[in-house]
Amino acid sequence: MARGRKVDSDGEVTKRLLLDIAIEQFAEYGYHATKISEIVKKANVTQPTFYLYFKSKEVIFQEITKIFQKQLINLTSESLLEEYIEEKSLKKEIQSGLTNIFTFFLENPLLTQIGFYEAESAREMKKNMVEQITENLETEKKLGYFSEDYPMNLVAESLVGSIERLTLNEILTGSSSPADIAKVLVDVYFSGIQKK
Amino acid sequence: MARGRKVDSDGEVTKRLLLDIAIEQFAEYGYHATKISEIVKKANVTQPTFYLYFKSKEVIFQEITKIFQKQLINLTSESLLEEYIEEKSLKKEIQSGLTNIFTFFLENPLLTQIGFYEAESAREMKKNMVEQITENLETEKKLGYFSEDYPMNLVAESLVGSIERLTLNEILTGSSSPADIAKVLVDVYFSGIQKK
Amino acid sequence: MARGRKVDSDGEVTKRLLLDIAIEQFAEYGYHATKISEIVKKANVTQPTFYLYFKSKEVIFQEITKIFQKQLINLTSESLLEEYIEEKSLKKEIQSGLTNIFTFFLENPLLTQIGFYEAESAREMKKNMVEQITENLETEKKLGYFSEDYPMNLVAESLVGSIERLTLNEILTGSSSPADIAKVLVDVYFSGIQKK
Amino acid sequence: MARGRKVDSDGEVTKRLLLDIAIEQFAEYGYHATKISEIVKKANVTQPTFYLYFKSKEVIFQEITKIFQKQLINLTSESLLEEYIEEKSLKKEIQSGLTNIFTFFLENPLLTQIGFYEAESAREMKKNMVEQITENLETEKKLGYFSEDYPMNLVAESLVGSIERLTLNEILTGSSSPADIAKVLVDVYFSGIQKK
DNA sequence: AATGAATGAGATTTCATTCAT
DNA sequence: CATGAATGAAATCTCATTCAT
Repeated sequence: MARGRKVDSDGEVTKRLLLDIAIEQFAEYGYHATKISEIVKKANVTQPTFYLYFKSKEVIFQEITKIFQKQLINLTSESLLEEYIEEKSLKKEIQSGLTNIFTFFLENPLLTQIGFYEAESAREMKKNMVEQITENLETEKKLGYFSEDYPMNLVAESLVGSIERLTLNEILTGSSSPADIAKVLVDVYFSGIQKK
Repeated sequence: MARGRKVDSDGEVTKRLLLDIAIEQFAEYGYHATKISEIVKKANVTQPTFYLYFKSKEVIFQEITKIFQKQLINLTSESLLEEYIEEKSLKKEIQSGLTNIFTFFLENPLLTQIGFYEAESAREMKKNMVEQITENLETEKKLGYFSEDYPMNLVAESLVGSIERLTLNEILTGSSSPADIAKVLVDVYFSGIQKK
Repeated sequence: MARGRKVDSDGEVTKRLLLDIAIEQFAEYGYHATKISEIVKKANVTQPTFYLYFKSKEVIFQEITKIFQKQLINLTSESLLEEYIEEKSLKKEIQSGLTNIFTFFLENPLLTQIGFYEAESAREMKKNMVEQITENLETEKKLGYFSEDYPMNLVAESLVGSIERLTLNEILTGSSSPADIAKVLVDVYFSGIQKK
Repeated sequence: MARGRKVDSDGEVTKRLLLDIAIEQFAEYGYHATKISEIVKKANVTQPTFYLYFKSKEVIFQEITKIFQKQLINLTSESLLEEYIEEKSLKKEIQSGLTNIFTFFLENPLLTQIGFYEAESAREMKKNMVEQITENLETEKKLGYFSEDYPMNLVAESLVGSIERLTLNEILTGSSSPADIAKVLVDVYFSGIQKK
C-alpha cells in the first residue's frame, strides 16, 4: 500500500479507535498477552501509527486505568453530595451508594476489568477504599449505629472482597442487577443471615 | 566445560528443586513475567534440563496449581469427616472449617498465591466453592437455621469474595490470624454488624 | 488545528532556519544521531515542511558541507591574492596563511565540525589540501628554501594532521588563538624543537 | 531450518567468528551503520545466537575497543622496558617507539580503525597520549635536549595529529612503512625542514 | 541425567519519508 | 507555504524451545 495520509483520515478518530481496541484487548487478555501488533491490525493501521498517538504500551495502559479511576472518583464524589441533600436512613444511603458503583461497573465493563482487576494500581485503589470504608464504619459505630464488637477494618476488607467478586461474577456477567446485589450486601452485612 | 551427568545428580531431586523455584517465581512475578531462564539459573542447571522434567512452561504451571488444588481438596474432605465426628453447633463448625482453610493458606503462601489467585483454573475452583457453599446454605436454610429472605448463591459468592480478599491482605501478610479472620467472618455473616 | 500557510511565513526564512538548526545538530551529534524530527521540532515546523526545502537528510547534509567548502576555498584564493601584494618572507607568508585558516575555523566552529570532520567529503578535501601543500613545498624545495632530504608529501600529510588536531582541540575549544597555533606550527615545521 | 544445536558447532568458534565479522563491519561502516542483522547473516547464524555471546551491540563494540586499547598499552609498556635496556640516543629511542606503534597499527588495521578513530574512548586515549608526550617533552626540555621556546603541550598535540593522519593515510593504506613514517616524523619535529 | 549451542517466532520501538488536505 | 496523518523498512532484543553431544 502507498505511504502517507489516507483519504478522509482523522487523527482524533484513529486515536479513539486505537484506544477502544486496546481497552478490549487489555480487558480480554491482560497486559502481557495484549500485543500492539494485534491492536493495530484490528484498527487497520500500521505499528508506527500507534506510536504516533501513544508513547508506549505501558503508557496507553496507564492512560486507560486513569480514565477508569477518574470516572470512579467522579462518581463517588457525586454520591457524597447526594447524601447530604437527601434525607435517608443510613442503610438506604449505603445501599444507594453501592448501587451507583455497581451501575458504573455494569456500564463500563471493559474499563472495570482493566482498572479494577488488572492494573497494578488497582491494589492501591482498593486499599484506599478499605481505609475510607473503615473510617465510615468507625464513625457510625461511635454514633451508635453499629455494634462495638467488630474490628471494622476487617469488616471493610471483607466488604471490598465481596464487592470485587460480585462485580466480576454477577454484575459483569449480567447475572444480577446492581440494585439486587447492593440489597443483598447491605442486608447481609447489616443483619446477617441467621434466622431470628 | 564438561557435559553429561553431574556427579551425585538425582532426577527426583532436580525436579523437586525446579518445582520449588518455579513456585517461588510464579508466586512473586506471575505466569508471564516468570522466565524459564531465571528458574534454571537459580536451580543451577541448564535450560534443556528443565525440559527433561517439564514439557513446557504451561505444563509446570498447571502441575503446580494441581498440587495446590489436591491439597485443598484433601483438607476439605478431612473437614467433612471431622464434622460428623464432633458434635458442634453449626456456627462453630463453619468457623472451624474456615479456620482450617485459612491455616492451610497461611502454611502454603506461595502455592496459595498461584493456585488461588494467578491460575486460570482458580476461577473454576472458586465457582465450585461457591456452588458447594450455596448448597450447604440452602440445606441449612431448609433446616431452619437461616433466613429465607436471602438468595444463597449471592451470599456464597459474597463470602468467597471476602475469603479471597482477607486471605490476600490479612492472612498472607501475617496481619491477622486464621482464627480471628474466621471469627469475624462468621459473626458478620451470621449476625451482621448492626446494633440491636 | 488549522492547516496551510502560516501568517507571515516566508520560504527563504524557513529554509534558512532549518539549515541553521541542522548545522547545530549535525555539529553536535553527527550525521546518524541527528534526527529530522528533532530539527523540525526546534524549527517549530512539521516534517513535510522540511521535505519542502530539502530532498532528504543526505541532501541537506551535503548542502551544509558544500557551504563550508565554498567558504574555505574562497578564503584560500584570497590568501593567494594577498601573497602577491605584500612582500613577506616565506615563513611569514605561510604563518599568515595558517592564521587565516584557523581564524576561519574559529569563526565557523559548527560548519568546521561538520565539513572538516564529519563529512565523507572531508577526506577528499584534505587529500586536496595535502596535494596542494606538497606542490608548494616541492616548489620551495627547488627554490632552495627547504632541505632536500624530506619526502614532501609525507611532510604535507603530517602538517594537515597537525592542523586537524590543533583545530579540534585548541581552536574550537578556545584554548589557543589562531596566531599562536600558526606560530608554533611554522616554528616546529621550519626549525624543529631540538636545541642547537 | 531445524532448531537446536548444529552439527559440530562450537561456541568459542562461533563467538570468535561473530567478533571478527563485527570488527570488519565496525571498521568499514562505523558504529551506527553496522547492523547486527548483517553480522549474523555473514556468520550464518541467527540473531539470538549473537545475543548468546554478546549482551548488546554497545557491549560488543566496547569489547572490541578494549581489545585494541589493551594491546596498545601492552606495546607501550614493553617499549618503555626496552628503552632502559638499550643504550640509544634520544632521537633513536623516540624513532623506535614510533616505529613500534606504527607497526602495531599496520598489523591490526581493523582494530586500529575502530579503537583509534571510531570509538568515543579514542578521544580520551589521545588526550592521555598528548599528556604523556607533553610530560616527556618537558622533561627533555629541562634536561637541555629541546629548545625552551616551545609550548610543549601544543607540540605534543601537533605530533599526535601527525600520527593520526599518517596512520590513516600512509600506514593503513600500505603506502609507507612504519620505519619511514617514524623517521620523517622524528626528523621534522627534531630539526624542521628549513635548509640550513 | 545433563549440557552446549542454536533457533523460530515474535515483541516493541524508531526514523526517514510521503500522501491528502 | 504548510500541516495532519500515515507508512515502509528496518533495528534491537527476548523468550520458550530443541537438537546434538
